[in-house]
Amino acid sequence: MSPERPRRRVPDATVSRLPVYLGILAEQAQAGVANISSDGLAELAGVNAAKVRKDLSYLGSYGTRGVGYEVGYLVYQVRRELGLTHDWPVVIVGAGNLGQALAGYGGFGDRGFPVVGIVDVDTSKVGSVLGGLRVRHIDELPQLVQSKRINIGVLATPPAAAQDAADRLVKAGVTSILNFASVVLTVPRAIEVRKVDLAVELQILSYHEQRRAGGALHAVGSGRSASA
Amino acid sequence: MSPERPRRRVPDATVSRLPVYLGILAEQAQAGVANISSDGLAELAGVNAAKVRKDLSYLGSYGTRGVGYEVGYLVYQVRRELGLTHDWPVVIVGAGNLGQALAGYGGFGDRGFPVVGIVDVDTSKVGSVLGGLRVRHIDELPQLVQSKRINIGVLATPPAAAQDAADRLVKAGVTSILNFASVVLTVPRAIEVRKVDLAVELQILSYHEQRRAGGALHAVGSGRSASA
DNA sequence: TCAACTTTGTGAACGTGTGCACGAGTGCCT
DNA sequence: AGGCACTCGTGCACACGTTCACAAAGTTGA
Repeated sequence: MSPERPRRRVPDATVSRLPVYLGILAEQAQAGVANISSDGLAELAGVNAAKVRKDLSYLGSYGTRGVGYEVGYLVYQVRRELGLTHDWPVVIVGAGNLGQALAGYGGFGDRGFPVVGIVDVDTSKVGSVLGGLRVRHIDELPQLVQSKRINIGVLATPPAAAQDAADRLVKAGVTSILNFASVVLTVPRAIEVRKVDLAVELQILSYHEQRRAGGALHAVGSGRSASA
Repeated sequence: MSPERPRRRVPDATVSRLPVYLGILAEQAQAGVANISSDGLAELAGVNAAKVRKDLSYLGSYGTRGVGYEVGYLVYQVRRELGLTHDWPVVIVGAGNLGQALAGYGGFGDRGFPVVGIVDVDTSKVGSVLGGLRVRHIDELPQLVQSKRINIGVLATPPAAAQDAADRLVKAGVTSILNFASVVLTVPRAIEVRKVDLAVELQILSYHEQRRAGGALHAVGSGRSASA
């Protein structure tokens, strides 16, 4: 196809760190810092310097030996790699507690992910206004997704409704889903799903607390509970 | 020390999956399912069956060959391993947009993490009531943490205030932090921090969308922007 | 110009996580 | 009782991620 194929495959672990680097770099640029070394960036990001260099090397050789990385240029390159050179409109599915909070949050639009639609199955919620947007019925999803060229959907429904909502998002043409429901979604392989689950995070913290608290204590019970 | 040391070290990757298994198992128990195979659980969790078996084997040999796992008993064991045999009270720091939403969410208490306090630096917010709780001043944090035996803190402040809030949490005696601010926290090594960052998640999705959209396109620019 | 110093980019070693494949128990049916 | 079907627990090989260590490449100062 193309005369050259400079498309390195960026490892998942690296992709998940790039946004962190980007945030720090943008802040440094704001503060007027012109250059930054892998050591400096590593310190601010709380990771190993070699890891920073290897991560950035997947984007290309944008550093200068003896000097470091030019902040402004690196910001540009990371943004380009992450596809942040233009906005990605998103639609929120579910206008309950969480959906309302997300719609009113504002942090989406600022970061290049403007919320251009909110839908819900509940007709009693349709028509109300959240964050300057009128809630529409979920049946309008396909036309909304098409007319606004939406690729990313945010799932903020109760667990029981999540799979159906995901199916509707996929059918409407969305290819990436940010899932806030505590449910494992089943979607076509081509669809990218990321899950944000507060309960899971808290339970992981609980594990560490429990471990800290003595671990083997009172863990004597070894007989089964019920059944034969 | 102890006569025996049955404390297997559970890998991080496994710990992060246990809550998922737990949710599914609890649901199955609710539905009256008595036994489940690693295959069945794997299907519902969207992972490999061997992985399920290996994960569960870290807790002990709780399965029965030829049969599978007894759901109720496994629920008990996973809960015990995760330290969910008792509640873990949490305090929310930051009564802004996000803090309010979290306080009103309710999903915390249901899952064994009752919100027993909300604090903020802003004196104008102190005294207002969120989710049945009166917002207190952040200076009351130490006494709140001590009197309520709080180990887990939820950080819901603006980015600029997050590090200070984290310092206060640590000084007050909290040992685990769930961080919603888009900031890399610096804390003592013994403190467990988990970060939930919507912007990061969206940017990761953006990466995949961009990659899908053709990748190498218009990526011709190879000259630096500013500076010499 | 040259030497000393700084910092990148990356090969190689190490550690962690995943998935296959199979031995070893267990229950069921005849 | 014995054989068959099923499923767990785990050793092993492979893939992925992290860190070290160092040559290469650049800068600075005399």
